[in-house]
Amino acid sequence: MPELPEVETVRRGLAPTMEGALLQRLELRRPDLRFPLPRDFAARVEGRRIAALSRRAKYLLIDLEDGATVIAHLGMSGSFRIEADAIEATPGAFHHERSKDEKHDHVIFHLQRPEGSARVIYNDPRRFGFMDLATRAQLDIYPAFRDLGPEPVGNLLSADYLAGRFLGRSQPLKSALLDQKVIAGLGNIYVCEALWRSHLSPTRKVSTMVTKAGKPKPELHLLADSIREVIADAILAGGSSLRDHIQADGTLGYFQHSFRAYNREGHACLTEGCGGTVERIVQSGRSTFYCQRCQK
DNA sequence: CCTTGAACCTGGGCGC
DNA sequence: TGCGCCCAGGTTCAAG
Repeated sequence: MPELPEVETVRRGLAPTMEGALLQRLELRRPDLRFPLPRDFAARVEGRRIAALSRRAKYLLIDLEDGATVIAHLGMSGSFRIEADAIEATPGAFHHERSKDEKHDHVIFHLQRPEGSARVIYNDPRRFGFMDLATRAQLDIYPAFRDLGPEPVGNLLSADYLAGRFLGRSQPLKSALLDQKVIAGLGNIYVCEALWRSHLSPTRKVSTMVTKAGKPKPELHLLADSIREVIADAILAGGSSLRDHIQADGTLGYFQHSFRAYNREGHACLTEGCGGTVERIVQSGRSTFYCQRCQK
């Protein structure tokens, strides 16, 4: 569950358990995810205390007190769950129901806290996720972070910034917004939703959002606002839970109930007075959902 | 430079 | 019940 709001929700769900905990043992149940796990991974983190959990774009960062940081990306199907001692004693169906999936439990953080022990388990059926390890100094020049654009919430994402990125480019809006170098953290769902909210077509060329003088047109201001708002709304809702994906704290995000375009092919457009129908097209191999009537 | 398409994986849903 | 096909929240790399 991997766009920015989902990763932020994971971070918030894991923080109370992980922050301040002693990382007693790191159990690696396979040598690789998408990439080989770091060399001596377990030896380099075991016995350290976790200082803080943070996030950059879709990356979860686990900062250890000795200055090392575990970098985790959830890919398409990665998730974390927490098991505390109390849960272990819970009998019955709950465990059986979950056991089917246990073959995809790839990395287990065994934690020690004042109130007892807990496990944080990384599960990822498709294994598009990965984990890496970096020191504080390496983090600043970490390849995956170096070229990332600004976070979609905050002051750095502005219409003026986007105008600079869009000027003279012929890309469609959809692919520009999916580009992590333009904005870091958006994915297929929230790009569709932001475009629907701002009544902009995913196929529109980005250069048409900018005046000849290089200034943002009014609709580009609208787009920047829509992006900030949809991400903020989704974080407040605890992200989107597709296919019964549960969050780390066991609860479900509910932003999927707020989808206005994503996954709504054939349904009526929800723009006031529009009367159009949401359709699905494919852009560079990925589904785009939008209303041709009101998104121009 | 640009864009598209395939690749990396597994599982769920659907039609036959 | 099973098989084959399509689809899935991401990223990267090759080819045109």
